[in-house]
Amino acid sequence: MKQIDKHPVSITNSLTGKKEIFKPITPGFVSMYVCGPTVYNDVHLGNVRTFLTFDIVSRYFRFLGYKVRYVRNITDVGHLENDADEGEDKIAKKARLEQLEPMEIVKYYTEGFHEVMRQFNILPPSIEPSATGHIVEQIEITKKLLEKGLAYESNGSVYFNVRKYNEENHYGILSGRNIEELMASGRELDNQDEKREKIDFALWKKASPYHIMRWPSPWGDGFPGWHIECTVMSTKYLGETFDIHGGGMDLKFPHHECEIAQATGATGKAPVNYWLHSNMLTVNGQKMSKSLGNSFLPRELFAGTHKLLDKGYGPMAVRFFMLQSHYSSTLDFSNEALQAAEKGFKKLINALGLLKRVEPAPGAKTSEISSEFNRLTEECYRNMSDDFNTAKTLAVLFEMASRINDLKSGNIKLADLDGDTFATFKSTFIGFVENVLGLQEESEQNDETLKGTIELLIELRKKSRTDKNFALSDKIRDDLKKLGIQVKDGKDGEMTYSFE
RNA sequence: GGUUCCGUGGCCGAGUGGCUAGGCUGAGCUCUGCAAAAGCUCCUACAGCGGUUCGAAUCCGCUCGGAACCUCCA
Repeated sequence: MKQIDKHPVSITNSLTGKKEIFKPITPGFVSMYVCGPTVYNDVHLGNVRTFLTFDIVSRYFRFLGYKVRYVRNITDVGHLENDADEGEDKIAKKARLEQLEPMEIVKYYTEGFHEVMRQFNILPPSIEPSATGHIVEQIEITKKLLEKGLAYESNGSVYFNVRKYNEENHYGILSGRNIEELMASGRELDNQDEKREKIDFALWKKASPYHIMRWPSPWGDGFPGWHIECTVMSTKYLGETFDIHGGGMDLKFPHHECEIAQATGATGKAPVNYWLHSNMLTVNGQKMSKSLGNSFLPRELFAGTHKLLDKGYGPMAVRFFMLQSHYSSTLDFSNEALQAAEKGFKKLINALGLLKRVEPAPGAKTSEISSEFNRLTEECYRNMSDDFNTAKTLAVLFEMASRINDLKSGNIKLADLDGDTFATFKSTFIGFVENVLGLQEESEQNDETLKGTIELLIELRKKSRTDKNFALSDKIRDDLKKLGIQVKDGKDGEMTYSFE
């Protein structure tokens, strides 16, 4: 039986609030859309957590054997300073402040974003469309919504008519709101005379004469609203209804609510079967966000230059840290927690290195120890299939790491293990650590000259130890340690080393 | 004010009715020339109060505390 059938994935669907068994629209295929960054600024660690969450989702589906089409957009126009549909476009504002072309801003921060993704070993999506590349489609869907009477033009801008939509549908289905409440509780904002109601949102905005990001449209020069880009890009590449839509919890309302309304209004179909929302990264219990000024930039973290940090942490240790909690819980970011994660990560990676050097061999057919190994293998799948529970999966991987260390120290004999059991155990452990969780050794040193030099020093150290010249052997070990190379003595006189 | 969520051992963090996750830290021991790594042992928790139940961290109610969304934010 294939893993894909053996381990049905359950997902907590934000739309229903329940854990549901995932049933793809097309068997064996997963279509997934995730809201990407607005590229007007550096991505911070909170952003990274969200993209990591969906990296895990796509990796696990692929690992199970699904073919995944993963679309994650780049927002390079239309994201306004506030949702009153007033204020400036974020990209345009940054361009004005830095006296650059908007596309220069977009390119700079898009590349920065990609670099951060690469550092954290977050795989690129299958398609990464940009909002400015889909202006035509955004105009088309706006026209369609106007034709259906679900939108209205006002002074060169077009707004979605939420009240009209709500007559046949439920605006608020995702976030658990109703429009009366929203009308009663929302804040009063100035200059909203273009909109009929304050809950209406822009599909198209008229560009003022000095606005630099502008495209011609049936309603005059302007630019698209923020929500419409995601509707256009998701449905264009994944179909009118697709499997999974993901994003940060803070996008649930209004962004995702508006997406549902636009798409449903335009096609008459619900666009998404499963909504997934990843929770926030917090600092001292408060959401990490640009506007609160408590965000950490990846480079501050790596270099340890942030004032809340004692030292720098590698991207893999941080990745491990984030995977220790479930994506649906908030995760608090602190120096102590990172330190603990770094140590745990090293322990896991150490076991990975040991396991890679153990070759499967035919052993006892059945044994108690074999069934334990089989159980651990199964648990990996069971926990990941349970709503991508990376925290539980890591717990199992640590149990497996203990067994690997037992093999190394001889507490467990390979001969007592069924050969197939061990082979499966080995490929599962490696697969889950490297492919599913995307964890790898922090710094891969590929410099052959360096490696050769270390080997030579280790040879000399072996010699000095057999000569009982411990002063010299200790010097070699201590000085290498200072350079970030740790030498470990094995029982049989064999020495191993690792980069810290 | 409205909607939703959370409160777990020294710290982080899983866990939705019985089977006392895991990581880090601390103490002791084993191994080691000394280390490191690893192994073993110890510290056993569910904010408070009440209820349902044979049985609750887990369900229900109340109280206290915290957070997110309702403005841009992943």
